[in-house]
Order: sequence, then C-alpha cells, then structure tokens
Amino acid sequence: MSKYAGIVVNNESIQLDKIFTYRIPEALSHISNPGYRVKVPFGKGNKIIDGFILYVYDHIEDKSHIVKDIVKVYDKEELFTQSDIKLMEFMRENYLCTYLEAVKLFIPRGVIQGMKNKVIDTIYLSKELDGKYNKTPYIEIYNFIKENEGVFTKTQLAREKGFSISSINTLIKHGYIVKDKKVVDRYNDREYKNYERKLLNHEQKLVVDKVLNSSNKLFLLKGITGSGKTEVYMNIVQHMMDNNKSSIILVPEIALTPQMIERFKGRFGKDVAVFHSKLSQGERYDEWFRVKEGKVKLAIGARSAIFLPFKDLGLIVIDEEHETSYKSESDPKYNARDIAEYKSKLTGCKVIMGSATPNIESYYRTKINEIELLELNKRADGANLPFINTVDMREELKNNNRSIFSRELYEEIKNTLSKKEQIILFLNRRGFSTFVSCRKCGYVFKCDNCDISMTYHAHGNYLSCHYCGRKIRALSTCPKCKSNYVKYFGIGTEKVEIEIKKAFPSARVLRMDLDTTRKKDSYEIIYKEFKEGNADILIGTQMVAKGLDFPNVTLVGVLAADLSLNFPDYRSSERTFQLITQVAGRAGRGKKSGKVIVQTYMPESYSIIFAKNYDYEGFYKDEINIRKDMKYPPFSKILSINLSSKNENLLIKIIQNIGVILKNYLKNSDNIEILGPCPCIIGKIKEFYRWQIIIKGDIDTNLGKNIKDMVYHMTREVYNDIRVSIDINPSNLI
DNA sequence: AGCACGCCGACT
DNA sequence: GTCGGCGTGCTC
Repeated sequence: MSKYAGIVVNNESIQLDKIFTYRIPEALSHISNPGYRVKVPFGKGNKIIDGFILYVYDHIEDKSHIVKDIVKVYDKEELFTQSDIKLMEFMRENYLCTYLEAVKLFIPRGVIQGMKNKVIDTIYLSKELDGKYNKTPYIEIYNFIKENEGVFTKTQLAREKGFSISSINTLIKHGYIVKDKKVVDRYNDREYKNYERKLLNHEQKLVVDKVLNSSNKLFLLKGITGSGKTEVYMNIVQHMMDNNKSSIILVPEIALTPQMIERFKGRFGKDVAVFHSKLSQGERYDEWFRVKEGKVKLAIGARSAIFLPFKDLGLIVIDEEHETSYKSESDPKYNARDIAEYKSKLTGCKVIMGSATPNIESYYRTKINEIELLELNKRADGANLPFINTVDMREELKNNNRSIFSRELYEEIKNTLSKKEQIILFLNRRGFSTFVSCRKCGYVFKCDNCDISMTYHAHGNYLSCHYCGRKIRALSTCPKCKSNYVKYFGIGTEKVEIEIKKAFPSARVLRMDLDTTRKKDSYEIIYKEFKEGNADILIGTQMVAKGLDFPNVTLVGVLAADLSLNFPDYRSSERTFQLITQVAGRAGRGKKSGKVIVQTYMPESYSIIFAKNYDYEGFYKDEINIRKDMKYPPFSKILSINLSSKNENLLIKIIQNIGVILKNYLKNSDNIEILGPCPCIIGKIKEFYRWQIIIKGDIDTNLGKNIKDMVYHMTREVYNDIRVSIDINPSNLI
C-alpha cells in the first residue's frame, strides 16, 4: 500500500500556505518520515515545483481532491525532524507566519539552491623521482609535498611557498605529482589562544549544580556584570559534552561573537560551529552540515543558530537575554527566547537565560515560578562594581559649560589618561550632528524619502538618513532662504571623537559604531586594538555596551543617558536602565577599581536612579507596577498591524476601514484595547507612508489568526500597493 | 504567485 | 470565425 505525504510547496504566496496531499509512489517507498525535500507536479499545468514533506499518512480520508504522485526526492536523509515540525506549527500559530517561512528557518538557503561542498585541487605524490628529474629544484618540491600531501593547491605552492610554477607543471606533466580533489571547510578556522579553564567560585558552583540537578528546565541566571556567567555556561557545556549532549550558545547579533568565539574556541577547540548573519551562504552551508552530521557538539551564534539541526540537544544558553535582537524583525517575527523554551518542551533540553539586567517579562516569570531564578551577586575576581555618579547637565549649562563634557567627566578623563588607564565613552547615536537646520528660516534638512531629519557626517562631509541610507552632500547655504546660517545641532559619536581630540590631543582614540564597523572584520580589529592597549579612549554606540571585557578600563562616561529615555515606547525606562547598567559594567573588570559618570538632563528619573544604585529589584518593582496599571506586557500581549504604502490616501482609506471592522469585531471583548489607526512614530520610510493599529490585551492564538485573516482579506485587492506587517509582541512600536 | 479558463471586442 | 485582452478562481 502506498503512503501519502502532506506537503508544503515552495511558493511564498499566502494563498498557498496550506498542506497539499501527494501520493508516495512505490519507487520512493523508502520515505516513511517527514522532513524530505521533494519535487511535485503542481497546478493545472502540472509544473514541477519543490515541496517539503511535513506529514506522512498511511491513508487519506478526504477523497475530494485528485491526488498526484511525488516525482522525486532530493536528499538521502531528512532535512528536519518531527520535533522541528512541531516547532514550525508553533511558529505559524504564534507568529502568524506561513509554513514555508517557518520551514526555511531550519534549512540554509544553500541547500535549497543545490549548493555543493567546496572542492579544491590539491597536490599529492604519484611516483618516485627518477632520471633527469631527480635533481634540484624538483627534489625540493617533491620533498615538500611529501610532508604536506594534499594540503596545498598549485597556486599556493607557487605564490605562498615560492616554488617555480613551471617546475611544478613539469612534475605534473611527467606524472610525478598529481592534482586531486579535496573537500574544504569554507569557514576559515583561525588559531585561537587556549582559554584556560578557571576554577569556579562558590556562587558559580552552586549555580552549575542547580542547573544540572534541578528538575526544572528553564533558568534565568541573573548575574551582575563581570560575575562570570560565561564560565558557568562553559562548565555546563563541558558537562553536556561529557554526557554526549550538544549545546547551543546564543549571543546577541554579531556584536558579541568575536570575543565569545575566542573564548569558546579557545576552550573547546575547533569543534565549535559558528553561525551568524555575516557568514557567507557557503560558510553557513558548511557549518550547518557539520552540525547535522554530528561533527560538532557545540554551536555559538546569533538568533538563527537556535534552528541548527542538533540531534541530542542538552542545553541552550541565551546570553544577554534582555537584548532585543533575539526578536526577528522580518517574517517569521519569532523570538529566539520563545523558540528555546518550546524546544525545551519538545526535547527536554535545559535553557539558561543570562543577564545582569533581565527582561522585565522574564523576571516576572521567575516570580510566578515559571522560570527558576539563579543569581550571581559577586564579581568573579572579587572586584567591586564601579561607582556610578550622575551629573545634571542643566547645572553645567547654568555654570556656563556648553561643552559636551561635564566638568567632572573632563577631570576624570584627564586623570585616567595620566594613570595610563583606558576609557570608554558611550553615546547611543552615530554621526556628527543629528539635526541640521537653518537658523534664519527654520528649514530642517529632512530626508526626501523618510520622515526623518538627516544626520551630518563630518567624515566625508555628507548628510545621511539613518533609515533609508540616502546620502546628500552637506550644504553651507540653506536651500530655502539661501542664507549662510546653517547650523548643526545634536551630537553623535563622530562629534565626540573630534571634541576629544581637541580637548586631549595626545590621547589615542578609537571609534566603534556602525560607520566604523561596516567591513567584515573591522569590529574585531577595533576590539583587539583596544584590548591590546593601542588606544586610550574607545568612543562608541551601544556596541560598546555589550559584554566586552577590557581589564584596563577604569572610566566609563555615558554622555547622554536621556536619549533612550525620551524614546516613545513603553520599554524606554527598561532600556535606559539596562544600557546604563551594562555600559557601567565595562569599567573596573580588572584589578583596578572603576568609575562611571552618567550625564543626564533628568537625574531624577527612576530608571537612572535605580541604575546608579545597581538596584535591579527596586527598578523591577516600580516598572512592574506601571506595566500592570497600563496593561502592558507581561500583563497583556501586543499585536501591531503596520501598513505602508507610497500612496498615502489609499493607505489611510484602507487602514481606517480595517480599524472600523476590527473595532466592531472586538467590541465585546472587554480585555482588549485598540489604539489607532494612526500614523507610525516615523511616518514615512523609503518613500513609504506608514500607519499602524495597536491591539493590546488578552490576545490568544485564535484571535491573532482571525485578525490576520481579516487584515489580509481586506488588503487583498490592493496587495500590490500596500505592504502589511503583523507582529505579536514587537520589540518596539515605531 | 502563476497559470488556465472564459467571456468579450477587433480584425482577417 | 479566431486572436488576444485581462478578470476570476484554483492549485493536492
């Protein structure tokens, strides 16, 4: 008897987001599990397209369709497992994505595109030298290859090892040496310094024991900056390895990986897979297969590494779990934290979420016993947390200090430089000036494509829009009134760099922001330069706040703590608290004690006061009450419906219709609130006008699905003109 | 999405 | 009588 397969076809269209049933013909009867990629005839023309088997049935009940045969199977074995399919279903329900979008997270694009292993021609020996070839330079070449059989290609031997290409060719021509194919790993494995195993302190040991012995699966490790969370992770990873179990370490985006890779490869050797968005397609392909074939037991990577095909997963670590980069901004808009948790439910693996400043929602869940709380309250090396002082910038103005540095920060920089210690200056904004306008007529340089004022970049002398990337040359005359009173307001990291060079001409300065880290390895280079002491001051955006470990940094300056506080979002206090705490944690990690100076116009704000006192618990208590009063997460879910279009009138008309229908649909649900329709905070990006509807309250998966169907139904006729984006619990409401 | 079917007007 | 315009609806 033939079996049948439930298949998702490889077509992005939302109308095709369903399971199609095909017969598995006798010739392919070895398919008894889902997970295969196949070719199937589809549509009236029976066009052959790709599909993925999600289900296998012994018989079918529904006889209302003609059932066609699968025509081909691609791979020898399954690309994903039964539990992966459960996870896909979970994502489709919870993030309102399609089956196909979910499937594609589990398979690197290279596999779908039919990529092959990278093969190079390396040189091997074939027969002994004899006759007139048994002399220099042939003997040298021959002996070198004898020591390095199959290691080098012809070009490498010539270019890197300095052998004559024509002599090599002669040896090949007469059959003494031969070229042969060798599969190489595309991921360029560098050598890593051995990262010595450290003895755990009492607190750390306790945490490790609890994780290994508790019957709970989910843990929140709340450990102050520098308390040695990484060492705890490594210890548990080692334990997993000893028990033949695999581990995934997630870190926020690329920012943390070079340091983390250094530590993990230094400890566990080369058998660590690395997976993040900056890898090339080929590198991803190779790393994915290394995991799939069981060649590695540990992977470290950004968000997407959660989907790596480990067979015997024992542990998932989510480092800096409060980071928003764990939430994907593109479809499927998943959160790696939720995925890890669901994976744990499916496979029984342990999940450790670590942070010095846990996400409010996660911490709340420890209070209601959904997650076990573990704490590290001491710095691993016994050092003290740096002293944080806030400076009220309004007072500086009153005292006639118009510089971007307060008097106290200026003095401390001078002091620290004279002691030959290092400094980090943090400002969460790149560029030189964030706002350029004419003082005569009030004209503001705004992006033509976006509803955003343009940022001036002194390096290159241009204005750029940080949303669409548009660049224009900086003008010294106002395009409206032709006056010369064009003035630059607002500071960015570039300006800080120039001001520092003015104030401290002999200081060696590095800047780390998006503009200086665009090239592939530039982040790593800046990190190394600073770590090795080749600079005194590191100026940067939030990149410098994330987990970096520089023992010689004793002063951290936060130039404008209010930036994130004035952000129109219910998480802005939480973000501010987290940023200050995290960046402060960069100071005093070595033997010397550290100091932090926070410049602000709102020193009385609760997030700044609690951050200054390292009082997470206090901050949490205030914040959770606000969330409760305002019915924000964790006391509700937020569903944001974002429509964007180049046609503003059409957009407004459609979203208002949607608004009316949704209000009507939800009028009997007391626990649900609708905000909008209204223009988004950034009303236009890349020529697209943007409007949104925010729904807040008890939104279950069913309701979410219905709302999605409604919105898609109502935008169906204008599908080409209006883009729709639906997000559950978005990381921001911009 | 993409493709076939279908119903209508213009043209050999 | 037929060629092709795009509106409609379905795809196991």
